[in-house]
Amino acid sequence: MFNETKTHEITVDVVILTMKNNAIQVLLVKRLNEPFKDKWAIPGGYVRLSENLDQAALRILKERTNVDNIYLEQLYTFGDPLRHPNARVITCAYFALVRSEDLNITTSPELGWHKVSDLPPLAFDHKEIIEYSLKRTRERLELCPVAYQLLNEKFTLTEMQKAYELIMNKKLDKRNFRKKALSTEGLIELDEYTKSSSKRPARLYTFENIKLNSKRAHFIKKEKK
Amino acid sequence: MFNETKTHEITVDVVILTMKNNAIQVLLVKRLNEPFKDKWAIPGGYVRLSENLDQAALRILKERTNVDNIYLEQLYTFGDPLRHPNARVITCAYFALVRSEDLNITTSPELGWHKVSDLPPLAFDHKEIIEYSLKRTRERLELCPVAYQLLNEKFTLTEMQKAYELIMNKKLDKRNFRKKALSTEGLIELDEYTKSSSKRPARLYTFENIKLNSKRAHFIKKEKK
DNA sequence: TCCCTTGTTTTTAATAATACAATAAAAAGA
DNA sequence: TCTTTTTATTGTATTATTAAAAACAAGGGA
Repeated sequence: MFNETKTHEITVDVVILTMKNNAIQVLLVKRLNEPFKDKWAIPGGYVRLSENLDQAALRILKERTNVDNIYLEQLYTFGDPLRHPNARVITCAYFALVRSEDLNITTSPELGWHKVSDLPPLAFDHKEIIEYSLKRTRERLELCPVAYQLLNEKFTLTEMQKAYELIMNKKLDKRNFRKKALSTEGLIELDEYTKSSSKRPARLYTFENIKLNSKRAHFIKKEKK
Repeated sequence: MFNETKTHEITVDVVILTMKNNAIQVLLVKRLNEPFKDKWAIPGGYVRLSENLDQAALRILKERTNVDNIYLEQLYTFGDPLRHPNARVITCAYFALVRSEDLNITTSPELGWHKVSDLPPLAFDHKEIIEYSLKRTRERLELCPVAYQLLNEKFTLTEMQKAYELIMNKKLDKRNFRKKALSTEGLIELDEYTKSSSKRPARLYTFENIKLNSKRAHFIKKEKK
């Protein structure tokens, strides 16, 4: 049995999500070689012998986006024998939520952001992995205000609501949202306002460092039966 | 970089939980060889090249318990470089919930059930894996009545409540539990009763096949702030 | 027959979630 | 300066959910 398993390879792939241009977007790289040449893929790499899986995911994230100290969570391990046409590659998928203002990426024809609602042709089972990361993000959002990981450090409640609506893919009631948002542990009201053009300024808020997953967020109304 | 990864090995380990003797118990095997000789471990094995991870977990479960058609879910992938002292072994952990009446195991000094509240010395990081499987089971239980996977086909509401109390590790109010349990989708009231000694017989219930994870179960009261 | 144990049902109060619309603040243009 | 435009901000009535609690029922054994 041991011999039969010798040729497994293990990689870590990271779904990197951010909010840009009023949409949830995912960072993709274009494959330059076969298999799946010219298709898009989520960033990934082999796990080094000296690092654990979290460290591998952080390394890949750092290599690609130059950010750290962000929300990163193991998603699922995909191991279908046919997911890679030429080899037996098992991938441990992670997903990350990053602030667009923290990003320091020079995009190119081979590296760029794509709206999750309009994905290009993807390599391997990466479509499935991205969809699963969105499902998990929705689940997390029902338990804790993890969406603030997508917002800039200072944000308005309208921006926060927009993030929720994009992730949950439904409209929320403005008054109820604000009421519940304001009761969220860790939300801090600032004495600053947006200064934009031709409209009423909005108060800015920020989050203190809170334990994620610590509290149920009440932003999303339950489905009607 | 490829060379550095060649010697990874990948296994699947399965935390098999059941309810026996008024306790949640886990199936463990005693290790006969080093490393961790004479310590206990959760059942596992290498992933074969021809099977995916779910199939590997099902195979291991079937080999050990001779049951199939049970609740099985991928738990987490553990890949610390030091989790195995002699090799770089990454394990994809699963957990399973089985009915004690379905079990067909001949226990021995090397294979047996252990209460999760009183575990023997464990090999590798298996203590962490078992604890994580209990945490996940609790999370699942808050979303769907997955506990019926631990109950026999026909059960009383008191037995069902007992399962919830054991998993959640807290007492529940009998009257409220029954009210909410009876409103659960898929619960079927039978015209049969327990015939036991010296007490009032209890009505038996069963579950029709339901989509798990389809509905929030209301059995557990929220934590007080 | 009485006692003991466990199973079963109902009512009420408290809390949380939901639906819903008018007013306030700033800037631009008339 | 007045009007228009745009977005921010706020409260209440209703409904649904959850929590807490008490009395009665059924069987076995003394």
